[in-house]
Formats: sequence, C-alpha cells, structure tokens
Amino acid sequence: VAGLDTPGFRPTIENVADGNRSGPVVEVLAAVFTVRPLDTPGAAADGPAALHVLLWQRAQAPDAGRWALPGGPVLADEDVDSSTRRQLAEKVDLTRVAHLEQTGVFSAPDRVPHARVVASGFLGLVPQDPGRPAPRLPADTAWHPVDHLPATAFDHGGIVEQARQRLRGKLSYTNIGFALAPAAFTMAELSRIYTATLGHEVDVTNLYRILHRRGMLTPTGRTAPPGPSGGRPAALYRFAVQRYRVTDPFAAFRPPS
Amino acid sequence: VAGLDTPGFRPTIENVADGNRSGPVVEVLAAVFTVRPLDTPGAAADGPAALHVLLWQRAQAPDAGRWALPGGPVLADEDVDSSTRRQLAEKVDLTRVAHLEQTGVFSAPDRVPHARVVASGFLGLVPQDPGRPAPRLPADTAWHPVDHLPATAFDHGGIVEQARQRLRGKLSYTNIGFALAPAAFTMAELSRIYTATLGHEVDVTNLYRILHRRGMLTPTGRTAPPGPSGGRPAALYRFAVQRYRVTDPFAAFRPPS
DNA sequence: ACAAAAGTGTTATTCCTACACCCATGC
DNA sequence: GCATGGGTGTAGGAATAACACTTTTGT
Repeated sequence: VAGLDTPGFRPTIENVADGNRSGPVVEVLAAVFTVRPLDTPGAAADGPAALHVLLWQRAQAPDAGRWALPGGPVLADEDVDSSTRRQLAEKVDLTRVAHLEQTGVFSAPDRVPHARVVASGFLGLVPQDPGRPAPRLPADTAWHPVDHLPATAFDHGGIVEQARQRLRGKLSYTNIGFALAPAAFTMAELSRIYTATLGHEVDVTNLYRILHRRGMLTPTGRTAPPGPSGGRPAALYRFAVQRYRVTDPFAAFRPPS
Repeated sequence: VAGLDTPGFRPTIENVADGNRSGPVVEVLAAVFTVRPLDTPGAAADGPAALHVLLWQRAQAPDAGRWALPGGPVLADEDVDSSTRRQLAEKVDLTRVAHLEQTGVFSAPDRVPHARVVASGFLGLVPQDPGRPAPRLPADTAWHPVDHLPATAFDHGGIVEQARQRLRGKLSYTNIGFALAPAAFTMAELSRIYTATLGHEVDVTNLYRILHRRGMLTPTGRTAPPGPSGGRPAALYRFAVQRYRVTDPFAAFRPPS
C-alpha cells in the first residue's frame, strides 16, 4: 500500500478543499470498532476484553497531536461507501471490514478550521481473528479503548460516540455480532464480545438461547482445547448468516397476526 | 416568501454545480410526511386517512415533468439541518416542521446527470392541523399518497422509501407520533394516524394503554363534539412530550436490573 | 476425582394482542 | 332509548432475565 509507513505523506481534506468554492466538499470518516483484550501489561489473554476504535495521530496543524478517524475526501467517481472502503484499505491497510454503514452527516460550518468540509460518518466493524497475528498498522495508527479515548481531533469524538450508540442498539435486534466475532468462536468468547460492546454482563446461557432460536448459530463440529486445569472442551460455533440482517421485529404496534 | 408562485424561478442544484470541481457538491433533500384524508371525491373527512409526502413537479430537463423532493444546495455558512429547514420554508412555505432527522447519504456518482451531487436525505414530519385551512402551497407543489407516488425524479423515490421505513420503525419505540398528530386529538383520530403510517390496523384500546403507560398522553379536559347520530363526546388529548424521545428500550440484552 | 463447559429446565416478569364488558354522555 | 366513546378487565402468548441443575468430556 502506498505511503503506509510514511505518516507525513497523507492526503488530508485540507489539501483538497480550496477556498473559492460555493459549497462544502465531502469527506468520509469511519469509526471502525473491534473487540480485543486491553493492552495493559497485567491483562491476561482471556481476561476482560474491551471495545476499541481505530485512530491515527495527526502530525500537522490544525489539531496536531490529536487523534483522528481514518477517512478523507470523496473522489469524483466514487460513492461514500466505496470511498470509505478504499480509504480504509489505502490508509490503514484495513481490507477485512465485515460491516460498514452510514451513521450520519456532520456539517457544522466550523467543524474544520479554514475549510468547509461536510463529513459522512460511518460505523465499521472488524472481527477478532485470534489465529493469525494482528494486521500491521501504520506507525501513527493504533487501536484505542472507546472508554478511554485520547484527545480527539475536530468533532471526531462525536462521530465515534454516534457510531457506538448505533452499534449498541443494533446488537440486540440484528445479527450484527457476526462482524465482531471471529469465524469460529466458543459461547464464552462470544459472551465476552457482547459484554465488551454493550458495557454490561451478558448471560452465556441466554445469549445462546436467543441466538439459537433466531437461527443464527451453526455448530462447526470442532472444539476448542480446554485450559491447563482440564474441563470439557468448548464447542466452536459460527454465525449462520454472515450478512447484516434484522432478526427481531419491534414489539409494539406489530401487524395483526 | 420570494418566488413562491413562480415555479420557473427555483434555484436548483444544477445552477450551483460547475464541472471544474474536484469533488462533489452537497444538497439536502427532505421527504416530508403528513397524514391526511385522500383527495378522491368520494372520501369523507373522517374516512380512512393516508400517509402523504410533499413533492414538486420539475419543469425543466433533466427529468422534466417528474416529481422531486424539496431541497437544494447547502450554503457555505449553514449545516445540513438548518439548510433543510431554510429551504423548506423558502421553497414550499413549510415552517411548522415538527420533526426533522437525517436518514442517509445518497452519493452514487451518476445519481444526477451532468453534475456530481451528494444528497443528504431527511425525514420531516408535519402535524395535521384540522382547525385552520391547509397552508398554501406553490402551484407546482402537492401532497401525494406514499402508496401511489407519481414518477419521481432521479433517486428521490428511494429517499422517500428510506424515510418511510425509518418513520415506521420509530413509531413503535419512540414518541415520534407527536409530530404527526394535531395539537389536540381524540384517540380515534390518533389511531387513524398510526394506522395510515404503519399500513395496518391499530387497536384504539391498546394504543391508549401503551401511550398512557409510557406517560405520553395528557388529557386536555376538552372534548370533541359528537357526530349527528349522538354518542359520548370524545375526549381530547395531547402529547405530554412534544420533543423527540425514545420511550421504549430494546428487549434483548438489556442491562441487568 | 475434579474442572469446565454444554445444554435443559424452571420461575418470574414484562409487554404485547385481542376482545369482552360496563360506564359515561350527548342526541 | 340509542349510539358512540372512555376506560377497565382478562385471557393468552411471546420473549426475556436469572439461576438451578444435569450431563458431557476433558485433565
């Protein structure tokens, strides 16, 4: 990927916006989440996990030193979705985005100084992949726990929060968990993923039953090896549907049977 | 309002977009809904109502004769929300929009011929107002039943559909009905509004109980006069909260009590 | 034996739909 | 008296939370 390890060379929205335009230019900004263990030294690999978001650190003014969402200007021949996928691949080497959806438009006239830029915010999800090592990231790019974000650039903190709210809501009534879980998982692992995303405990038994009744769980037949102290090996499941789907209708005012 | 009854003089997105730009320009497009009786001659005033959307008929190419959503380019000093409110007021004389929210970005490179225009779609809601006469609309502008739309311009049909889906979903778990109902209403009238929006019967008793339990109904103390055949006069209610609020948490994976 | 996980069972709760029913109030 | 609507009651169903318990299968 071009320019990956040269953080100084990064096309930014300021390079494209020129002051003579009558209206705004358009950029995309993606809050890409994944669930992973905390990096803190004391944390065990199977300890509590946390929801993380991918940010890169700005080297230049404005907002130098602050952390920003990946993204940038939309080119003339692409729509915002493909622009987001392209820029995630080019700028932070992220090609395995399992789910991507718009969250909202951020358009305050002064949201970026010295330029008129309208941002289309996105929610992106990247699955855990415990087998292979984490994909290499550019030097200025890192995953940050959403509950302890560093100082963010411009209005990017609000974009992260909007995407997180969207994710939390949809975890309950859609199959969107497939985009956070690895290809094969034990129910305990899946519970940790749901717990980290929602911010509260999720009962393993009830999680199993809800997803099972909705037809979202397929046994792989394989098992995960038990820990050093023995115990029954955990069964490995996968999501039966790997594409976003609403699994649960809303309760109130449903159509007559 | 300037230019209201001169449909030929309407600033369109094509006037603003010039071919020399590096990226897209931005417009807003609002699908504004209201519930009203059908215009068909046989329909009674208290007969079945239908969900309508506000459209104006294009006079010039491209897509001359087709019906389009109100909206237009975003100016340099406004965000997309205020731009939408401004353009609804200026172009179709709509100042009493009770609810307005973004639905999504439409950005296919060829969605508008001979110009690169990214549209931010909006859902708008206008309450019934049976007391006073319907506000005057420009000559080329009219309400159309959503179930029988005329030929729509560009991708505006998709924007209407996306907004309708958003409205249907939120009617169940938010208080968004306040933005469709008149200031004071009988439960039978409110049921007709919900029925028209959802597309299926809504039981008056259950509607009352759900909204009452959620604390969304306040009796006004006044009553509506009964029909010519007598009967108890219907009590008039109003929505206790006139601002958008989520009234119902999602069912699955709720936080522990 | 012991530990860990799978899977089932059970109870209580909540919220919904559907519909019966009685009461209130005006014509 | 009669029509219309308000409001309550109730039965049934669906889904969930919380947690006990049995079974399975490794060390």
